[in-house]
Amino acid sequence: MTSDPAAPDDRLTFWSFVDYAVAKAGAELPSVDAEAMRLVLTLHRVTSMVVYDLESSAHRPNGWSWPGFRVLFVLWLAGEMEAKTAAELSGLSRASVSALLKTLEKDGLVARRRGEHDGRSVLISLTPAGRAAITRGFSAHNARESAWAADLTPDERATLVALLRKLMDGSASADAKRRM
Amino acid sequence: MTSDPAAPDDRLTFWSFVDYAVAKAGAELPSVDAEAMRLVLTLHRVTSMVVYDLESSAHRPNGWSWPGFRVLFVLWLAGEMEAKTAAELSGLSRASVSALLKTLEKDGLVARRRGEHDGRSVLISLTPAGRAAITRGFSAHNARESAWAADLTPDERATLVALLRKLMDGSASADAKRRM
DNA sequence: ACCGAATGGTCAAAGCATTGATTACTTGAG
DNA sequence: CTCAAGTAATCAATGCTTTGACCATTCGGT
Repeated sequence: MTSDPAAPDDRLTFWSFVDYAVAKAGAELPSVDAEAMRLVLTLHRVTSMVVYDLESSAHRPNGWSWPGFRVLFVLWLAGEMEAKTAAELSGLSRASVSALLKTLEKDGLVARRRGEHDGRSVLISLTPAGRAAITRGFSAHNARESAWAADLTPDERATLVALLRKLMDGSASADAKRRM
Repeated sequence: MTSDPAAPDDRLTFWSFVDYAVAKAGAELPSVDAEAMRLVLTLHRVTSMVVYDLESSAHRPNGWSWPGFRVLFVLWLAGEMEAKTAAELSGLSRASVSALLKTLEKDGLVARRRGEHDGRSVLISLTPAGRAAITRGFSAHNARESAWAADLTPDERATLVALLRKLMDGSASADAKRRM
């Protein structure tokens, strides 16, 4: 009506909303860091699209969740480890891993055993069935990853990865709240 | 044991695992698209760190969830809309929005009313309390966003956003499974 | 050697995600 | 006009995530 940066129009979509929001928020609150907002909004939207696609095209059809896949994935690549380590590597909380292991163990994909050196710890590892499952599952997963990555040139992929790493190596990352 | 690209070493962390995983998966399965794997792994890890930080430093202390914030956010910027539109703009499923609205309405932040033109639809909008809440909450949110973005130069930020947009405009995105 | 502090894992409560079914209401073809 | 098909919202069931509490075990300073 008065001074909308752009009328809502009914034309807004998941993506065009980013531009609209950056302009409108700047108009509502002059102190907004608009470019930071655009960056985080875009980052989050792209990632949730990729994750949703991978989860629904590669994981759910096989009866797994993305977090379950992550646990199997780290066990597949790094071998037997403490539950604590699996949580750290997969980016989940210890409680989530503990809950997840109940399902994975019930399905016969993962084996738990008591740690020998440290009586508190639980060592987890893939069963043969788990190894077969992750091998098949990862192929489907990687095929979709490949399709996403193919839309960028090799240089662009390298640049994107470098910028993302810079983001996580920065000071904000150092101050950030982390799991645990 | 035999030909590990790098021994697990106990030195693996959330981040160093990316390099390790790319090398190891390539050794296990020759057909792997390693660069695609690195891209998706990095993208997901950065995003989950940012989201976790924003959620735990800006939202949870105020008693909200990140998804609740997203709904208030789109209502704040685009005004009253159908629940269906709020789902589309916030990137949630209609069922999730419906569930979320129960909480937001109970807390007096959002008002529901029946659509006039379409008797099936529900129109949702911010209450004055909701407007006050999102204004305060967004400031805290944007302050953290700003801290993250400050680790990149303006050029780097522009490049990063451009590459992310290219990713979502690509053909993989077009083929991707989407919500609804 | 001991006892307090720290650590690893699990559980409980609460919240949000998903898919699939159900209930309204609207639309459009015949 | 009518009835089938489509659409909006909600509900139900299930699963994952979070925090915070708790237990068992280990570590470390005195």
